Amino acid sequence: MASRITPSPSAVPAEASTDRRQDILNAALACAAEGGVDAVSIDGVRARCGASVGSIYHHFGNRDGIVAALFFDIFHDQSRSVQAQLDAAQGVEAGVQALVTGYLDWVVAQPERARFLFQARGAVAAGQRTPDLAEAARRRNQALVAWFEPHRQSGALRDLPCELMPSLVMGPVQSYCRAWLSERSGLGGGLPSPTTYRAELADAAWRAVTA
Amino acid sequence: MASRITPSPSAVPAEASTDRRQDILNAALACAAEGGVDAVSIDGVRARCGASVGSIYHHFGNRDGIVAALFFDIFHDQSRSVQAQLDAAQGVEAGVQALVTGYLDWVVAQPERARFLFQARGAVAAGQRTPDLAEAARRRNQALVAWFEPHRQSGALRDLPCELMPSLVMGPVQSYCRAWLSERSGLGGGLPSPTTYRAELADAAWRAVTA
Amino acid sequence: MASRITPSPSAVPAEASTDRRQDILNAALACAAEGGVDAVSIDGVRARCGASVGSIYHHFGNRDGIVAALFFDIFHDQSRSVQAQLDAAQGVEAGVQALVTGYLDWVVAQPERARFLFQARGAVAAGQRTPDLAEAARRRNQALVAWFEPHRQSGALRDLPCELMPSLVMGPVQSYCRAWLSERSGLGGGLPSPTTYRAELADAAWRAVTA
Amino acid sequence: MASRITPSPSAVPAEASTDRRQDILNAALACAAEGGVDAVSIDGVRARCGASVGSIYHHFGNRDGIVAALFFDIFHDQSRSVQAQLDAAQGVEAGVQALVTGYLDWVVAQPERARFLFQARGAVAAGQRTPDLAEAARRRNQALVAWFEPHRQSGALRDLPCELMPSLVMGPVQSYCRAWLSERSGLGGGLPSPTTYRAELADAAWRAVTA
DNA sequence: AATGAATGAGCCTTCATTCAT
DNA sequence: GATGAATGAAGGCTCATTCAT
Repeated sequence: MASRITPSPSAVPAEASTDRRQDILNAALACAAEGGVDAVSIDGVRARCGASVGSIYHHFGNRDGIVAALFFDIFHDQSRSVQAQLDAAQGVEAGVQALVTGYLDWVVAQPERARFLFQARGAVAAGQRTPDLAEAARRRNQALVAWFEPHRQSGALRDLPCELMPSLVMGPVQSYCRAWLSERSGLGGGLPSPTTYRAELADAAWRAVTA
Repeated sequence: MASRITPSPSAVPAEASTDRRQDILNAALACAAEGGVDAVSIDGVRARCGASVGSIYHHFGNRDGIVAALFFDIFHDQSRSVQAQLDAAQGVEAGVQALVTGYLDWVVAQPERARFLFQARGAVAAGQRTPDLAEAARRRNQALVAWFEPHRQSGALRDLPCELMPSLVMGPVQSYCRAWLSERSGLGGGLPSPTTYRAELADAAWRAVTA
Repeated sequence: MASRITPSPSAVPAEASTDRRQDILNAALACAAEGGVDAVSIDGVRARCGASVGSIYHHFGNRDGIVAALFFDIFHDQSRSVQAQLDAAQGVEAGVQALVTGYLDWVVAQPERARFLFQARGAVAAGQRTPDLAEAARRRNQALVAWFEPHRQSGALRDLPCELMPSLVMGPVQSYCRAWLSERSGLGGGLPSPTTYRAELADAAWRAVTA
Repeated sequence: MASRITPSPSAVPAEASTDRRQDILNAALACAAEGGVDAVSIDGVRARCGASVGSIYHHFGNRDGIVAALFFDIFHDQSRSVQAQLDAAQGVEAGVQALVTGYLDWVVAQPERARFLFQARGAVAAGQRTPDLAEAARRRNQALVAWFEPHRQSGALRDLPCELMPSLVMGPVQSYCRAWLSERSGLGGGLPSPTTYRAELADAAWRAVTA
């Protein structure tokens, strides 16, 4: 991709393979971006990052191990990002909207990672790390519910079952982002960027839960 | 695909052929239910329904042909089912809610087919029948928009961009159903049936679009 | 090995690949003769007999399937051969000696197959066809015991437990043949052919069981 | 293999090193007991005994080095054990029988090691230490022949070729022990312990060689 | 319409071995 | 003496697909 003409050994000293593990994950993401999760093959990864087959197995155990590791990395990055937005928000309405816009902004900023999250979830859920995924999802959900709880008790929010919360608040924005990401890969045309409807989607979340 | 020299279409009883075709599709669905869309292999299907490799190719041309045929069968069945609910609804609010409950009831009635729809969409979109899928999605969407249009002009609905409509109306229910279907396969516990929140989800759709 | 200069299509018309299954087994035996059972690899077999990977799997399911099939083929061939000698023998002493010489002659006549039988037994016993092996061994053993029984009751043979019979009668000849086959592969020198001690080994069997 | 610059052999406590080496051999035996000699892999051993890959190579040079070292350890242990029984025996008949019972008792006392000896012989014979094995086998054999010689000359034993001796004397007991060890791994049922037929097997050896 | 043998690319994985620290 | 990351050859297996019958 970036063909370096002047090696200049002092300029890029250890950047290339400081972290083999990270190199491999980056290569895996590149594979997935090009051909979907199924396109993450040992040989494809190897060809992209220069690691040997054995090295990949040394770090990740097997093919699914790569996909799962990448999935959790991205999943946690996303959670952190949204949580940061939520923490910065003032008031109930701003908080609910921050959940939506924080998510939306993250997706728009790194569409490839977002697409991977959608695509790989099924594979990870079906694999050996099912419990890890369940735990991660539970934690994220609980953080959300914990944030909602006081506002519900204060009467600012409707009295809705907590299992429903994620779908009501995040359903529309996820639905739109998913559709946008799907079209983006195939062709250039289609749906406008989620940013276009940033306000509308945030508003929809608020309408769904406001008392 | 196979050029027949003696067509004589009237001589052949259509029944037998139809059964074989349906057997194959049923077997494909069973494979997918057990191991995801990727688990739909020629040999897996063959083992389940007793058809020969050649027979499968005769009917569907290639592997993706099976997945696509099954996908469109289910897709249309779902569309028909939701449309019937919508047609039966009286008034704007009932109509919006019928979209949600029609979808929800269909999912609950045939969870395996619903799960297949979620799983296979990506594969079909990436395959040779991309245009067919685009056309089918366009038609379904247009029917929905056409239904909304008069009510929007009458002021009963908010003036929202039509690209946003599907996500606002169907986003929450799809989100919840998807989560429910995911958990159903792995474990016994987890999310309550969508039926439990039928009213809430229908209500959420109405809140999202009411003026 | 044998380079044919004149193809002469009429001379060897269908010999080459009339029976793919047999071709594959022959190739497998050749692999084993060269490098032991472990040297029976899909690719090695493929290279020797010209069959495709898929074809091999079509016939034998997996690598162990080839080894097992070859093992049972040879095992039964050996049993048949020894049994024929036994049937032809007149009297008790001649019968006991026929068991030994029948075995010995078979080994000397086809040392590669005999060596394969020794080498592969462990793998077959450890594999999926354990029950088949147990059954085959049981049958062979029972045939032997059934032959001995009347002579034991007539007092011509010692009253020995039937589990011991195979080891007492066949132990020495098997031990010698095994040692001979082991040396044969590595070097040229070493043990004389079992034929050299044909009489002595037959006599040893008779001494072990005679009253 | 590893050139040491500062040997100082007196400074290093030999105990630690010995333990490590023994740990590795024990782990190798455990691997073999579970899945045959082929299952003795560097990584398998490492996982069982906690030694690092490098440490294993330091002690044994390469994979075959482990198998060979273990083989010779066991081989010599067995030889020593049988020899001790032979030395303790009084007279010709007792001596011949001691060879059989010494062997039999050793096998029954350590079946896993005995099984390893059967399984690994081929691999060791085919490896780099072929001459060591040949030498060890020659020595053992010669000791046996040397013991027999005077008794043969005194007319107590038959005048048999010395290549035949091992098979005549040890064939039956080895045959039975081998069969017993094979069954032991797979199932619980099957052949009675060799101890059951201790007397019969010893007697068979005597019958085979007595004048 | 149906059958099933044959094909070969492509994938995952294991394994012995090396080497810098 | 010990450690563990890295290497790459080699092997097993799956799978979509073709084709003669």
